[in-house]
Parts: sequence; C-alpha cells; structure tokens
Amino acid sequence: MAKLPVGDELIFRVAIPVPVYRLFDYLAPVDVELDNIKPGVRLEVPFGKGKKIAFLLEIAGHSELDASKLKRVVRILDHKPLLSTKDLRLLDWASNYYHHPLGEVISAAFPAGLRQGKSVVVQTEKHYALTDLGKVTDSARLQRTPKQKSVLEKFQGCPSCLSEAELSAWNDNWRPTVKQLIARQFLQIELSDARVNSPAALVRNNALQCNPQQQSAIDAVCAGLGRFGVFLLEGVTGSGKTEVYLQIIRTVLERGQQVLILVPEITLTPQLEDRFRQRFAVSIALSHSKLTDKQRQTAWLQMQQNECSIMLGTRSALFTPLKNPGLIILDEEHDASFKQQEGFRFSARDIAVVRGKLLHIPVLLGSATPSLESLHNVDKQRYQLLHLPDRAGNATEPVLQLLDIRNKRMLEGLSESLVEEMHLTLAKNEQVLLFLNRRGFAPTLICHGCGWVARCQRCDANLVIHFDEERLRCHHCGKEQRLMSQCPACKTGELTPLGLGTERVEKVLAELFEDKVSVRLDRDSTQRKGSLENYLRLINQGKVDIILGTQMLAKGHHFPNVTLVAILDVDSGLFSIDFHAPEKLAQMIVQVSGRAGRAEKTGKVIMQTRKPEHPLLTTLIQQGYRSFAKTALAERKEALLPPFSYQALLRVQAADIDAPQFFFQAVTALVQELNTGHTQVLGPVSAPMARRAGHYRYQLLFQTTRRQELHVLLDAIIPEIAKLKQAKKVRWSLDVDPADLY
DNA sequence: AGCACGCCGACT
DNA sequence: GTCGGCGTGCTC
Repeated sequence: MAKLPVGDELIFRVAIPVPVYRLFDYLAPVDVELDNIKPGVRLEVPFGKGKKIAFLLEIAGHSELDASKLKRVVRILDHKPLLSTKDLRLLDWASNYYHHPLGEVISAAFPAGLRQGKSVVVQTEKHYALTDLGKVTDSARLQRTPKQKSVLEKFQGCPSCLSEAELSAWNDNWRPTVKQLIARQFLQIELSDARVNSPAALVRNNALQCNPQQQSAIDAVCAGLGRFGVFLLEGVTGSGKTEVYLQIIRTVLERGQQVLILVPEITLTPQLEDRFRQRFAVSIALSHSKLTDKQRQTAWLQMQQNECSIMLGTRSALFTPLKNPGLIILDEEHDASFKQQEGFRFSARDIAVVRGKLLHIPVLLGSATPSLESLHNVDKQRYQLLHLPDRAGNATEPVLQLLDIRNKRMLEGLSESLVEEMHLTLAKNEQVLLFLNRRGFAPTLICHGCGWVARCQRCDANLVIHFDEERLRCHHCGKEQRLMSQCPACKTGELTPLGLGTERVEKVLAELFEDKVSVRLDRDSTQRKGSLENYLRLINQGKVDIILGTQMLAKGHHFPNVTLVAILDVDSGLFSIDFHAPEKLAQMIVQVSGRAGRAEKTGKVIMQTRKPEHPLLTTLIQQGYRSFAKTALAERKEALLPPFSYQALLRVQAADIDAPQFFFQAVTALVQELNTGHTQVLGPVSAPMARRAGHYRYQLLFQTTRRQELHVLLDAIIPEIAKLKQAKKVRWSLDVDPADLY
C-alpha cells in the first residue's frame, strides 16, 4: 500500500453519537478551506461499515494512530457551526459531569433532522412582523387565500382591530404564505427593518397590575439582566408567577434579547402559551414532544438565527441555541420531569444554571414548592429568593385539614365525614375534586378461598384489575390478560378485588351521588386524543360536579369552581424507602391543594389518613411547605443525604439472573483499586422492584460529601467499567444526582 | 449502538 | 453437509 504523506495531512478530531467514551480521528477532506471550518460543524464520516454524522471538536496536526488506519471525512455539512463555542463548552461539561459519551450529548442538543444530517436550508426570506403588512400593497396576490387577504385589508384599515384568533392564525398558519408575498414585494418596495423581533412592535398593552411583591421580583431580575445570577421565585398557586415572567420577558425583549422558557410537561403548555400569545405580538417558538420533527427543527433554527425571541419548550429544548440570549426561565423547577430518566440522564434545571453562568445571563427558577436543593442553594446564598406570599386578587389560601379515618366506616375509600362534606359542597353548586394516585379498579386480585394473588410473570408486582375492560394489567411492563372469573389455583374460591383505584371510586360515586355528574381523569380515561381537553372544557363550563383523578390533576389545570379537594389516600406516600419521598409527597399535596378555591371562594383540602400525627403531615398543614422543607432539610443534613452529600447510582439489569452479580464483583474490584478518596460505596442491592419486564435489577450507590472526590472516582472507573467483559452481558447506566433510587 | 466474525445445534 | 443462534469485539 502506498504510504500516505502523513506530515501534510490535517486531522479532524470528532465526536460521534455512539456509546463509546472516546473521540475519533479522521483525515481532513481534500482541498479544505480551513478558515471556514470551526469546531461544532457537522461532518459526514465513514464509520465501521456505514456512515455517521460526526461533530468536529478540533483540527490537529497529528494523530496517535497510524495514518494508514485513518479514514477521510466524506463531507462537511455546515458552513458554520450551528452551536456556539459556549454551547459546545456546556455540552462538554455535561458530558463530563454526567459521564455520558460526548457524541451522544452533542447529538441530544440537535433536533432529530439535523442529528441525522439534514442540511440547513439557507433562509433567504426574512420573517416580517405584522406591522410590515401595512406596507404591502399588492394584496391581489392573495386571491387564493381570501382569509389572509381579508386580515391584511383589515389590518391596513385599522391595525389594532385584529382579533385574537386572526392574530394567532397569522402566527401559526399563515405566515409562510404572507411571507412569500412580502418576499416578492421586497424587490419593489422598501420595507422597514421592523422584523419579528423589533421591540417596538412586540408588546401588546395588556399587562396586569402587579402587587408590591410581584413588582420587586420583576425589578430584581430585570436589574440582574446582562450577567449571571440565579433567582428562585417562590409563589403559591395563583400568586401571579406567570405575570412576573411576562413582565420580565418584556424587558428582555426590549433589550433585543431572547428568552428560553422551560416547562415540565405539555399538559400545562396550552394555557401558558395562550397567555404568551395574548401578551406578545411576536411569534413564539414551541418545542415539545407533540410536535413533528420538522416543527421542532424549524423552532430550533428560528431561535438559532434570532428570527424568534421566545421559546417555550420542555426538557429537550434546554439546548436550543440562542443567538442573542437574555434569560432562561424554568417553571415548576421542582418537577421530576426535568430529569431525563434514560440514556443521557441530565437534569435540565442543573444544566440551565450552568448554561446561564456560561452565557452571563440570569436564570429564573419558579415554583410553588421549590425543591430542597434549590432552597438549600438559597440558604448558601447561591440563589436569590424572590417570594410571592399572597394569592393575587382576592383569592384566599385553601384550608388544609387531616381527616383521621382510623376505625371509621369507609365506602370504597370514602369516609362518611368526607361524603358529608361533599354533599355540602355540591349543594352550594360548587365542584369537588378527589385525588387518588392509583388507576384501575383495584391494585390486587386475591382468591378468598386459597389466597392466590394475580402476579405479573415478568415483574415483582401484582396485576391491576381494570374492570371496565375486563383485564388484568401490569403497570410496570404493560403485559395484560383477560380478567378471569375462576381462581386458576383452586378453581373454587371467590376472586376478590383488594385495595382502591380510581375506577372503583368512580363506581361508588355513581351510587352515592346519583344526580351528580362525575368524571374520571387518568391515563386510561384520557387516552384518546383530545379527550382530556374535552373533559376540562366540560368541567370549566360547570357541567361536571365531581372530578376524580390521578397525578395528572396535580399539574397546572385551573378549576375555579372547585372548593373542596380530597386526597383519598395520603398514607401511601409516607412509607417509601426512598429519601426523596417525603419531599415529593409534600409537593404533591401542595400542588393538588392549589386546585381549590381559586376565585373568591375559599377552598378546603381534606386528607384522609391513618397517621394523623405523622410529623410530615402535621408540619406541612400547620406551618406550610416552607417549614416542612426546613425540617426535611435538617433531616437530610443529619443523615448526610443530598444536598448535603452527592450521589451517583450505578444501575444494572439483565435477563440472566447471575450476570449482575458477576458484573458487580468486577466493579467492586475496580472500586477497591480506584477509590482513593472517601467515597462511600453502598450496595450492590437489588432494586426495590428486583425484577421488571423479565429483567433482574440491581444497583450500587456512590455517595460522598465532596463532589470533586466523587467525580475523580467516576472519571477513573467509568472507562474501566465500559471495558469489562462482564459489562457486556448486562445493561448498565450511571445516574449522577439520581432523582429517585428506583 | 450497529455490524461482522465465529463457533455449535436442527434442517433440506 | 448448510442455515442461523446470539456471544464477542470493533468502530478513527
């Protein structure tokens, strides 16, 4: 083979999205103009048998490998990097912190299309604001789009006469067509530079009057614009957090900068989105899982190119490049969905803070029930607390009370006193909301004759009875079967449902409140697209008296006419072995309570319990979430648990029962060799659910009071674990700062 | 993660 | 005699 002229060749060092903790070297393409090639550009490279999209990290003069082993870059996909140097640094940091391969981390920052190598279409057309329509004279070109034509003409007659619907149609659907029209006219008439982002055109004058606390929160963040700082906005439901966001965003837009707003889940986005649209006359980029890849890519590029100033998105929108960043807002910062639970297990909240630091912009975290980590950061004066203690308007705080149900007669989970309270509320024509975080009819099917229990074959779990569909279903692996009528063990005993699910409560509601309308909101009843929205509409129209549901009720939905909220079984959250459980339970209780009494009507929250003296419950009820958090933090400190220590969890699962054991034997040997600091190693222990979907699950916990020490150990041990032959027989993953120990 | 190489059981 | 099972190892 002819020897390559090694000395003359330049080396492209790249990251490739494969689960390998290593970079790859390639020969630079021939005749490459180096001036234009910067780190971050996407490349197409030969890899193994096929081709892959790679990300350029550096251009080097030498490679460790013999030049004959190197392949050549096929082509360069980007003229300039789509990610900034700072964002690349952020991704590199995240790769190190979470011990996840850099190629996969960088890949996660791109929308699906660009990840797969789609080229960015150069946008020759500019996006213009509605104000520019006034200068378009040639509306004859819109003959085929009469609605757009009429909006245009209406606008030209009276710019402020456009309705909400017309404006959102413009934002959502019509802009491309009108945009084309403007592009054609661009050659004929001189348009102003009033683009979508132009501050003059972007705010509609409908801000709400703020109370002093809101105003001082707004002032504090606005005074911090242009430099790094983290603000924790603590405000109960209805305290006007959103208005604070909106007014701060206005200031950021006026500075000509962009805002990234992250929210936990799409369920609460429509309402928030509506408020944004009502407030700002600029287009808003959305990014969440219900959109198509193309829509997400468009939104991503609009932010990247500064054609859009506001992005509202979920966790994965965190990495959206911002040409002119001004502020990151993370709403409901305590929410668990900000932590990605598979693959690259990152915390969007924690990375947002690091990103703010790198970009020299403030980060605003908001919550009615801040995470203990964030409150601890306030104590440490790393975050600045902004408190909104009052409900806006005349709304009063709901009254929380414990209802001792020991020795009380229960009707399918409802105590007699609760039923009485419900009657009183319904008699006033007000709504009742019942919360039970367990779907299905009952969580257990047991034989009254022989004690046989319906178990999942593949998990350490019982099958849940779904009476309506006559099925038994495993909520962990999804496996299901027909609900049998005869005990498969003894063939004679009577099969009895044990325990309580929403379906069962729904049945008893129909009997107890014959003349009232109740709806059940859980994953099963809202599976069909749009059905949740339908139910919510009926509820808000007052056509529903009793709302019964799971988790999904706790998040964001407003039920102004609900004045009684009952948590049917608060005890099930009290006895988890996971130290995060009390925090999660307290947050859930407060969030559910927030659904009650939003208007001028005082709400009441009843929690049925058999542990009325439990300190978590009494502290929370008598002294509020803040006191609870203080107590919980003191307990964490006492036990040296996070945030007073740092954890990483090594999880393993395998179909073979012995494989995890062999894996951990090898890992333990590595730990003994490499753990030069004082990191504690707890385990391995079997996961709380030892078998799931036919896989045996074990985990090993690393814990230390000095974060640096933990990362030194992980830096050393992860590449070694990856090389273990025992590691190839299991599926393993590392979870840094695990949000739960399951 | 793919993908090929490689060494042992049931089929034309 | 082959087809194919998935264990093992590599990818610049």
